[in-house]
Amino acid sequence: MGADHRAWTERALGVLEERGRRSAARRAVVELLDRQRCALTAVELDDALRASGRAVGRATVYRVLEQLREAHLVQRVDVGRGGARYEPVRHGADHHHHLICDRCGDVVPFADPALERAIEHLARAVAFDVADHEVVLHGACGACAS
Amino acid sequence: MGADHRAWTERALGVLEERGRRSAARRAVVELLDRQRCALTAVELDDALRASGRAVGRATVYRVLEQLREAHLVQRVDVGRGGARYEPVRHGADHHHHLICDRCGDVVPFADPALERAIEHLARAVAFDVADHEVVLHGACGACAS
DNA sequence: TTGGGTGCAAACTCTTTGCATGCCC
DNA sequence: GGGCATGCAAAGAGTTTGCACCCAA
Repeated sequence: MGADHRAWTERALGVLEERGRRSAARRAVVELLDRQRCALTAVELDDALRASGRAVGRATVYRVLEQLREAHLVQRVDVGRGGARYEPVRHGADHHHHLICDRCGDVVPFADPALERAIEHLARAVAFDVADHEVVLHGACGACAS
Repeated sequence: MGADHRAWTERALGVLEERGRRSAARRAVVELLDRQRCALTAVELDDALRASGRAVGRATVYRVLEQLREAHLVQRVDVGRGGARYEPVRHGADHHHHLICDRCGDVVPFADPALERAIEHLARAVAFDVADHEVVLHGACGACAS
């Protein structure tokens, strides 16, 4: 786990602390989020916490996600089935977007510097204070297309 | 209403016909969709149809949307509140993406050729058969940011 | 001790499905 | 007459909220 991760966990805990106190439940959600490579649903988060013996209420999962989302430390990704997915927003090497297979539901992360440059340029040009962005490509994955 | 619109309506009705018959209800949903500038929720579609005296069941609205989505003629846009939004997918002058204000929920369409080029380039490079794409910028609109 | 967080359960919203009816072919 | 779309109503899934209890400061 690299510096990006430790930094994200600390920022996330900091945001939560600003609005209240640290707690074991919040820390568990934040640390689990940070351990993920790609987007998870709220239910998957809850199940994973339960499976690892650090169960928290589902409401707490949603409450933490909502607060981190407001702070732009977590992003919702809509994959069109099975509920919204959530993932940490990092502005480093981990920044990526998603390819979604509309047949099998598979979600594959990708990164593309040219795309990022186009978005950064665009973000400066619009009459919006852009905080983050999301790109989703839909189609058929290699296995489903053949 | 330009050629893009008539063409879209015809393609949409064609897709529905392939899987069944034309019907007044389906035609009403397709024509209403085609008249919109930007993404609507299923409930808004249903309400608009009811208000214009061409009421159809909400289930029918969802069924039409689902079939058009499978055919990539309609796209879901997740704005993070009040349910998913749907809009026609056209590959012409109307192609656009969305800026979403996370404070007031406002949805503003935008188009950017450089962004489209980056995405087209990317779509050819990945091991996916990419059918369409979606870009969402989140942030604060001019009014909310000030 | 006090305020806030927690977690259960109930409520809510959006979406999908089952089924009787009716229209189109 | 037969098959499919329709639309109502009920079910289902995901998410949010109310509230009593508990923990940390």
